[in-house]
Amino acid sequence: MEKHVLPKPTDAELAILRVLWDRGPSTVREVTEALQEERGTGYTTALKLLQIMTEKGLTRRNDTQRSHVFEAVAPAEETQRQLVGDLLDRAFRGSAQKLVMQALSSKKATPAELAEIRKLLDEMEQQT
Amino acid sequence: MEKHVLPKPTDAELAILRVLWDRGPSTVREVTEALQEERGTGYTTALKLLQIMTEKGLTRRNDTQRSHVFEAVAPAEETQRQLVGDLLDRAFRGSAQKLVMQALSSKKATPAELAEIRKLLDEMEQQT
DNA sequence: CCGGAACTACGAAGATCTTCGTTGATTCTA
DNA sequence: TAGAATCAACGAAGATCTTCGTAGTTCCGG
Repeated sequence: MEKHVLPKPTDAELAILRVLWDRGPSTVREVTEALQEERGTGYTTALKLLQIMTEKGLTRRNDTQRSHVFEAVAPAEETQRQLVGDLLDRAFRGSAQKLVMQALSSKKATPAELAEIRKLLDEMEQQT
Repeated sequence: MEKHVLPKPTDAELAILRVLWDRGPSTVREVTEALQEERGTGYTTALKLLQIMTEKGLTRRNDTQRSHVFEAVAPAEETQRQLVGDLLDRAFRGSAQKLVMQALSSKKATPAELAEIRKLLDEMEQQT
């Protein structure tokens, strides 16, 4: 019952994961259509990527149907945490504060979102 | 007097930028030594990367000395903002809130840092 | 002045990433 | 049932990234 560390998804792989996170288990055709406008991804490209991702353990395949159905192995939150942690190390020397600062200044959050963040801060400060 | 958009630095390039941000303008040898332990980077590798980065506009070269001196063109904050914004789009569908959440849960910040973030939140909420 | 040390420039190898064409099999349809 | 549509598999091309070996230049010590 091991939990392997999944490799960091590449750009194109992440685009596919976004679709799978949004749509849930999907066929190659469904993924292709979702990425059609956003990236102009062709069918065989999506298929190849999904095959590679399944080899890497990023996705899982159900081939009981003629059109195989793929799904993301890790939930969005887990991969997101991995990617943020990676960026934290590579660009911020581990300072979560600086990263949060740049994130908030890079894109304005709504007042409701700011309130959410504030709530999280409260919780974290209480857990001393 | 144009301000070009700089390309997103690759992994190895970002490692070099970290050194330049920390040390300020540095020679190839200095960069190599700084990256020696962290990545085992060899001299010609660092040189080649700095040459490429200068072509791309990521770094600037002063060759008045025999040992050329390189420096980062963009300050750390600017590149950091670019990278965070990029990750925001690619992994979080633009939700700064979710990114901040994962960042804070991925690495615990100190109480002082949390206070800093809180202060930033105050400022942002006032700017309505 | 000579030989070695330190430096830049260059090219190319090897790895990874992304895309797409082709092939062959299965399913649908007229 | 024959032909068309749909699908998975595979290989390979082209791009980018990272590394390093080699060559040529400049500088310095003896």
